[in-house]
Amino acid sequence: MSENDAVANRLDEIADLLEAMDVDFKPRAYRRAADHIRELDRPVEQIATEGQDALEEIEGVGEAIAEKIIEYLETGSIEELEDLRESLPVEMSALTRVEGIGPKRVGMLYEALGIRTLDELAAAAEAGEIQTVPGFGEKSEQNILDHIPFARQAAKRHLLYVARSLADEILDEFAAIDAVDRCEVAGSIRRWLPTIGDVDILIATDVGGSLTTTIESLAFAAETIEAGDRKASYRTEEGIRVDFRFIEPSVFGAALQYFTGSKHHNVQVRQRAIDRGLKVNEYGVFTGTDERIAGETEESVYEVVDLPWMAPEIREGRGEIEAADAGALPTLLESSDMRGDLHVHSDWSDGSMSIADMVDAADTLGLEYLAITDHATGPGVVAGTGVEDAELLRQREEIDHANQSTDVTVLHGVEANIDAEGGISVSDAVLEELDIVIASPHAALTQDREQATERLLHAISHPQVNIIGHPTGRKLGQRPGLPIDIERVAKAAASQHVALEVNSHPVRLDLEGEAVKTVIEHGGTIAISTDAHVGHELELIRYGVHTARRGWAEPSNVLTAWTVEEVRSFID
DNA sequence: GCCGTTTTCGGCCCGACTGTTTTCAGTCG
Repeated sequence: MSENDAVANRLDEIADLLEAMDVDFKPRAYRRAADHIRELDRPVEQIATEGQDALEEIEGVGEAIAEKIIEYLETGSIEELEDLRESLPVEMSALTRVEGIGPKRVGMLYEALGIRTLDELAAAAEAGEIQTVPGFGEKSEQNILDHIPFARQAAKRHLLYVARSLADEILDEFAAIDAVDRCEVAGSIRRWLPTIGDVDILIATDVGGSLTTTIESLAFAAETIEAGDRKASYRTEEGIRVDFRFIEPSVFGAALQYFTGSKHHNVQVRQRAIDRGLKVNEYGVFTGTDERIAGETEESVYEVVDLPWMAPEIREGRGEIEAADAGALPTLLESSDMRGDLHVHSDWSDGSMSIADMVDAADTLGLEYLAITDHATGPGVVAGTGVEDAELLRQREEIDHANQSTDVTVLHGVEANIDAEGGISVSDAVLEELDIVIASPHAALTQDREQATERLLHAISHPQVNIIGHPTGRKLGQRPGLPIDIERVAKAAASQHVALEVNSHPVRLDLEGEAVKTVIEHGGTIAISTDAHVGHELELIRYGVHTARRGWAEPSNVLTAWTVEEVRSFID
């Protein structure tokens, strides 16, 4: 967890505790500050070194909160938070993770029954004590019993891949229902975030909540959380929450725009509407006299605030509105622009298919070129799976053979390892013989920012290296990866004609979108590849494409969208 | 506690759903 998250979590806890004590408005201020700190693009401790004034420049942070941030950074705790914890000694974040329990009810349960932990909450519910507390009843008690198991398995985010697959299945089911006009996924899935909290589905229909009986009969809806006329929520067997909105077809665009987000983007769009005397909500765009002037399509919503429609991937409040005003929105990369894959494994290392079968799979997908880049031996590569230097030279024959029987241009490469100091695990003499060289970090992934950055800079400076593979080595939900200074890495890579990879594997998505944007701003080149270990994984490229789109990538920024001749001239 | 081209004081997003309320509070997104 970054220091920003640590600070934000403490401010959120102050907010929750104050809210439990019935304090008005302050909680909102602390939450707002926490949100903005969580989304800062640099470490809050770095800002703090510039003084308290610099902290107060952060949106939502004033004198009092700035002082608390400094107190936390200097002493590791905040006195006011400690005092609040003393007067309400509850495990706030654990308890509020229970669906239907918020800070106020935590306060009520502590006052009435002295409940401090999930275990005590469970015990009280089992003993039938909850329903004796004013404001609670039998149903609240049963609800608590039902939801404690989910609260115990920490607030878990799901991989985009898992969520999108589920969403696609649900969309298929709804496409077959007569009363459904249109059905779209919204929220963070539509923006292609690497991980998502829940699945948001919008349904255009005139029959509203009567669809809930149909939904309840579908296999994914293991549990009904709520079911109303305008919205309904369910949980799958795997614990993924799926939220539905039932929308009148005539305002579907407004709802789609509203529920796609992000929050920051929508705040900016709403502000533009206010500046023009208009109001935007999920039901449309309205004039001062409440006349609806837009909403059937997303385009119509943007049009009345003088903006072009923009792709969901860039709706993050990272300058897209300003770019639109300046006429400088990117012409984003499309999946159909992709021509090749430059990071693929075979059974020479830890892949499960022969080179010929991987080439066949690439041919079927219409790829123009494919680089076979098996693992070299080295730190972080499972013993016995990496290819030794001599073996690598022998692999050439099989590559040449594959090239004779296909339209796909097969390049001979390697995925070498970057050791902790930035050295490359394959000898220069062997690298010379290859068409293309990827160098990736596989071990020593807990270095600090300086070490990690120097390490990559050293690897980039190696004359034979063409691509840095999964530059941070992160694995979603498993490890955060190297905390590199992406600006320095991007500058060095751009000046030395080394591409930085967007690894499309759903567990990696590395580099991620924001980093891609930095690379492109510094004139760098991105290589979107799959890291496929079996033929069907070549189809995962779309996750890399959409991740790159989150970084405003155009075809000209993406090595694997170029022709093979252009690629050869880049790597020469 | 924060913030300001309506304001340095007086506001703070809001709509939907559920449950326990007999008119609304708490939670959620």
